[in-house]
Amino acid sequence: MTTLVPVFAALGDDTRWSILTALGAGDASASALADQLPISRQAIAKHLAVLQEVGLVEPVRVGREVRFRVVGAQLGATARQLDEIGRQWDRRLESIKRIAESL
Amino acid sequence: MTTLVPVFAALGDDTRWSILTALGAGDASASALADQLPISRQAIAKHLAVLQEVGLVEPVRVGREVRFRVVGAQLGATARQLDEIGRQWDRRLESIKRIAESL
DNA sequence: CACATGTGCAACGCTTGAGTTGCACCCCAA
DNA sequence: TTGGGGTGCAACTCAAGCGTTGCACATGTG
Repeated sequence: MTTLVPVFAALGDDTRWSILTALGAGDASASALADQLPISRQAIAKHLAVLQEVGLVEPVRVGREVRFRVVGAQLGATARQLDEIGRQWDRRLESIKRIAESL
Repeated sequence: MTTLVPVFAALGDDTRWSILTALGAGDASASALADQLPISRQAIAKHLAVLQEVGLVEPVRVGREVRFRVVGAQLGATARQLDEIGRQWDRRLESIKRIAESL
């Protein structure tokens, strides 16, 4: 498993979400994304590197360009881990409640 | 619903996770947390403000101190939203597959 | 009341990250 | 083979975030 915190850090940026949603319309290269977004190609390339680092995005070579696709499974996996953590906290609250009720 | 991105930004920091896990042992004030963690009380107070801002933590006045408790439900809600987004991407891939197969 | 503990506010230094520009390289297509 | 679009690397600016220190204020407790 990829460590969780860097994934959240990657998801905690509006520009990266705009990149992810743009990629939702289909795989695209950094240059293609630069045409749709109001920032430079290099800025996008850096964001793609961050997203790739945490497994949210995957490079696909097509001819001389590098297109990127969203890895939906990684989103799901992260969601499950986060949900599990939430459940642990709920269980902890349950324990506290049981203790309180037994007084 | 609180907007999603700031929640991820809040969760994308190791120090804040150490605060959250410390709070897992029970509600605590910024001063109490400062005894367990290697950073100053004010730094912790800022982190708690960030966490409270996105609803991950809740203040509880106890006498003259302000203790904080983790809102597990917010973690669960965020997880569900993230999972839903992941499913949308999967569905999109499904659509692409169906198109490809119909050629 | 007086003291001490907990909190809040403000200013500062430092690091990190986002975004930019410029340039070099690679590789497909005409 | 040559030109142009795509990519990668490097250096720079600028803003934001983390953490610190110092001080003022409040509020229980002795």
